[in-house]
Amino acid sequence: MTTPTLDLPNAFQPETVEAEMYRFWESHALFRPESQPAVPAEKQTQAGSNRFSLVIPPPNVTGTLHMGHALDYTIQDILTRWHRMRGDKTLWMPGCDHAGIATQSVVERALWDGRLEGQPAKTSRHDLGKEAFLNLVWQWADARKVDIINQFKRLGISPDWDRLRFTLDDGLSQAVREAFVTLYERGLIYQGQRIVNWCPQLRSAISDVETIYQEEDSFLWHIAYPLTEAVEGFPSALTVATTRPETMFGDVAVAVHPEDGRYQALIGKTVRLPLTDRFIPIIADESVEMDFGTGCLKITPAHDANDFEVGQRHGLQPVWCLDEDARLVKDDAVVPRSLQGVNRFEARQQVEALLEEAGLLVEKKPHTHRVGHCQRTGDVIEPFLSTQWFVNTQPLAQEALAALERGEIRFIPERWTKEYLRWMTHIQDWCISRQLWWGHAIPAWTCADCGHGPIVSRENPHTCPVCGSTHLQQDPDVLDTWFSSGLWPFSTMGWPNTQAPDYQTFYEHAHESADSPQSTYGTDVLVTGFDIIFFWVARMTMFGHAFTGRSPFHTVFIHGLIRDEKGQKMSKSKGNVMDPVQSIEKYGCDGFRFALTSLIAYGGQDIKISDDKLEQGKLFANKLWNASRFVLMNLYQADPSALKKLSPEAIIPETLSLMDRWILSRYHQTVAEANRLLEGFRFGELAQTLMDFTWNDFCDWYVEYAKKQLREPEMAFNTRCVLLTVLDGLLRLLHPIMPYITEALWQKLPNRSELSISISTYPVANPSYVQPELSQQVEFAIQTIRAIRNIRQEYTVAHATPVPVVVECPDSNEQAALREAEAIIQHFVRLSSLQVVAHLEVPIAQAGINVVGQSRVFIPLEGLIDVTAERQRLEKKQLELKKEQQKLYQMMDNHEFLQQAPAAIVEKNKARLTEVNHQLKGLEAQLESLSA
RNA sequence: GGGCGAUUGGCUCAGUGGUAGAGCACUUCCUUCACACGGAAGGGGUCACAAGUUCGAAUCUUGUAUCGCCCACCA
Repeated sequence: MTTPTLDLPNAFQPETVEAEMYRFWESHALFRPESQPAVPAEKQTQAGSNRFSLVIPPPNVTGTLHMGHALDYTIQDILTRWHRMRGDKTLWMPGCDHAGIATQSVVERALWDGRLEGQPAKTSRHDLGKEAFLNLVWQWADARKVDIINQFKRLGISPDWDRLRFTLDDGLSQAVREAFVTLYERGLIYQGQRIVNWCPQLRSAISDVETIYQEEDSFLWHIAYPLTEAVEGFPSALTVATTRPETMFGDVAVAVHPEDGRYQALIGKTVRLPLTDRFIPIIADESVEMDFGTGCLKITPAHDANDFEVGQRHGLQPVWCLDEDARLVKDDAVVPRSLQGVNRFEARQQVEALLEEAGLLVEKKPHTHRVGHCQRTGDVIEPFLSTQWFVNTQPLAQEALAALERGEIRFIPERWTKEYLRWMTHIQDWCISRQLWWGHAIPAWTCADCGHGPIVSRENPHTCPVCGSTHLQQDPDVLDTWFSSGLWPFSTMGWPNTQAPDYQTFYEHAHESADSPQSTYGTDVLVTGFDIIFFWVARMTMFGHAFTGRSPFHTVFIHGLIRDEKGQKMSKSKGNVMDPVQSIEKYGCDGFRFALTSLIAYGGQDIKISDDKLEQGKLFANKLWNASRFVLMNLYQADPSALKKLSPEAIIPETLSLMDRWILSRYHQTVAEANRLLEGFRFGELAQTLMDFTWNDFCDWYVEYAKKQLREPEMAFNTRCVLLTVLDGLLRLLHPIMPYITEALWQKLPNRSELSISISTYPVANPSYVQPELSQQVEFAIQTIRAIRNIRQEYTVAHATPVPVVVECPDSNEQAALREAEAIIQHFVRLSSLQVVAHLEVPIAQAGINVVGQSRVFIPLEGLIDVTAERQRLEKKQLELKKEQQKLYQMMDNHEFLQQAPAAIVEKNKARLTEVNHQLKGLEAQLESLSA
């Protein structure tokens, strides 16, 4: 540590500290759990467990940083930094998602528009071929990943970047394969012909949750299907009502309700399909609503989910009249020649015209109904009969639901539990195959010679087990991108290798609290928006139980969506998108983060963000800066020898003024309050509480009063100590929300009694391990130094560089400490033959956050309380309790109640009575002490 | 058709049984040595409506109204 200097400008300039502090943290490898020093027992919190882990919701590689990310990651960073400061071994796992559909379409478009280097415009992926195209996508994705991470770093967040994962990494791909094969072996993955949501633009199936339904105005066409024989008492044609006349060529029957009196005599007869010379039967099926339309339903099994089921019940072969591009098929047996190849929207008009011409269009009525759209492309979804891979989700959902019932997972706010429960209870099978190129290949093969298949295997098969042929063809499809996301909490930790260090340390034993020695969950918290509960959270819980036998996290914190100041969703088309990077540049990262945090309401309401709010965050950062500047300036006015003596422990309790006692008392209250709010995920209130204390109590009252006290020679010392104490704690309290400014200011505080040296060895060994030789060298060096120098504190070398070492610093003498540090570094260099970069500052994060009870000063409250008001308050409380006491006594005397009420209720009342009596005694004592 | 959420000062919103809160805006005053990106003082709300529970309700219960969101195979 160098002597702090006070070149503080009179307004906070975020840009001067942000980049520097981020480098400082990274050079200390502060985000790596391995470099975290063990926190001394007396600094550990009672509530704190010794592990904390969470995984980042991986952003799409296609994405750019938006406000939603900023909010989501700020919350996670607050939690991460808070736990780290409490001494928990903390891992925040970062990563990116390959985002199958999104990425492929973006690159495809860029390729077509000629925006990819070395590629001419108007090139399609088919022109390039699969391999060349995928190479392009990889190049593009790798470049994007770097961009995204650099953007995220602007948020000041602290995940362990060395562990960065990608859903298409080898390890994660292996996890995907293991998961797929395991589910297949358990009979929970199957291939089948089903109606899927088909996006013609993508030429791929998508899942139910990727289909967005919107109400649209359309028509109900009433079409006459002529009967092939005259039936007495009936007109010569049956009128069906449909919203999709263009699919009529796929009709295989007309259905009526079996109990519909109007059509009884017609069941089993035949009608001619208009515009064709095909004949289809009239069948009876209970799924037909008699009241809707004409009560006659055309059955199109290949293009409607309900019709498909009807067709199955009646053994009807489906007829496809639309192809993969949603154009009428070129098949004379199905579609009249003039309509072949016409797309579905034009076909609708042409069919209508033809029907009208033929006199078969009975009526065209306006009608609103829900139309599915592709979440990604916006194209109208075509229900389409096709062979795809599915996950049988019900058994998986049941396990997850059982865990929910056992209380192994909770949602905050709680109301989302119901949403999750409802969805999981009515869950449909999940279509996981996509007709794309970019993604995880499906590990299923078919024999090209004998047609045997599918062969599903962990290892690539070479011969057909039936005919011995070596001509095996892998399924051309890839998996839904959410399949790999669903494994994220444990695939990132090394699963399926359950012996992987991260899996052991941060997944399987994530929470070793006293009350749950047998942990039943993996990581601790998941933070996300409600919009992906079904896409992601539900899949993670199902997969978590299926593969690891535990909930992937015990708490799901759901936050609201970010909206603009008018409450509208931010979207490019509306032009109301706010760029977080721009906001950070304008208001400073700390101000920005503080503003965001202060807007998070506990109920998970949507968040309306505006420049006005961000401006407030900036003002607060500036206020904090200036308050600190005042304190520091006054501390450094003390002569150098006195400066060294300033510390919380040096406070002389006997001579504290009332104002000193008051601010210390308020400070301790605030610390307790802040920890309580953090435990309860009450971020908005946390920000409010801290701002209130900083601004109203500390700045407006104490600092103003301190000016006077500093002029009194006998009060100056205590005042300086109190200023230092409160500022020190305040900075630590605010650090999780405002990391940069607090770190920068904290570094300027005088008199850190111990000095931490973080020794980074370069080149840093890649990701999560150290080369054995390197590790041995470090170990050797440390051991040796340890033998001759006074090094305190645990250090870890097994899994990481750098190595944190703490040096005892005699007499708080900085110069001595500095010399000691230099000596150690020199030893280290000599002994390990490694290049060493040493940093001599201690990061605020390692200072701990729980400062309650640290002060030796007892802060009595007398003299500051308005005695009369307090007495009134206590008396009121006493009255209330006495009333309750009376009620309870009456209950206890009531024989009917005692006999008839459930035992639990009686017990509860008894317990309450004991507590009330206890409280009353306490109140009496308080009242007495007030009188005295 | 079901379910969920919201309704608090001019604006944006906190607050879940104990005397209505914050920021912005507004009024008046103050450039005094941390900060004018500041300070001091002040005005402004029968907490959507109705009924109920309670000694006491913004807060709990029921109903109503308005707005928003989610889910559902009436073609």
